Amino acid sequence: MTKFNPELMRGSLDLMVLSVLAGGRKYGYLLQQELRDASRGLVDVQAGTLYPLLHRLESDKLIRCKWDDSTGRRRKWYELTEPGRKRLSAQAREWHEYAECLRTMLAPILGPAPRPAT
Amino acid sequence: MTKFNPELMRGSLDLMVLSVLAGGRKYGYLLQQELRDASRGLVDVQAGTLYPLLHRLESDKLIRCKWDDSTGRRRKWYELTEPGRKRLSAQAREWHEYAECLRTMLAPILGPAPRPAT
DNA sequence: CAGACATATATCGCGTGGCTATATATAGAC
DNA sequence: GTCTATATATAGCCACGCGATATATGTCTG
Repeated sequence: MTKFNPELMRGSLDLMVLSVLAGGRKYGYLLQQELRDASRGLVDVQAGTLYPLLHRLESDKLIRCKWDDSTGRRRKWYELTEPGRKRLSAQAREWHEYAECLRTMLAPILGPAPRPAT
Repeated sequence: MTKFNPELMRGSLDLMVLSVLAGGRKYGYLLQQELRDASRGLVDVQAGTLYPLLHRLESDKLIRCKWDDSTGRRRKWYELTEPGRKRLSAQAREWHEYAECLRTMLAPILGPAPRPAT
């Protein structure tokens, strides 16, 4: 996990994984790369973080998986379940609300919001 | 901690505390209330979370404290140190960058950004 | 062919930090 | 006198990201 303090990610890493999976079925290693690309290299989730996270999401029935050994490369493909889709949208909304809340509180430090057309 | 998933706060709760302290010296109980008010009730940090957090910030020299028993009410007043001020601004910038990053990644889920004038 | 490297998944133990529960003590209200 | 709000503190629990480590295979290079 480069760039950002790992504690910052707690609680939103699963959200990021779900959001990448919303783009279609992926296997872990690919997901790791797409996560890195989608964040322009800022979020580089380690294998020791990602795989246990996927196992958690699976045991929570938010994603499901299927092995595919047919290509020689042993890969475990994950996809969102319906509950997973619901969780993604709920968690995204929660995060957004939290971010807006914090943004407001930090406004004096970050400087007046760059929001409107000014 | 109401409303939000506690894991969401990890890594930004200390940031919120520092930002409230940027508004002047406070004691713990007051800080708790101001944090609740500043977040319109969304962030209600519990005593068992707040006091250990203040102790951590103090041992990291980001805040300093002074007891004041003169009013009958035994109160421990905290204020930002210079390193604390620097940490606040650095951490605020880091959080902002992270939030922008996540916002971008979640854009397809949250719906096209309500940012520009359209 | 041998060795190196990227691909691909898995698990263990560690540290951090928010939570609940609990404890203590005083001021003010009734 | 009792109850509530004020005010601080600590112990133990649990979740989870991390680094380290293990394993196995495809691919490239000399």
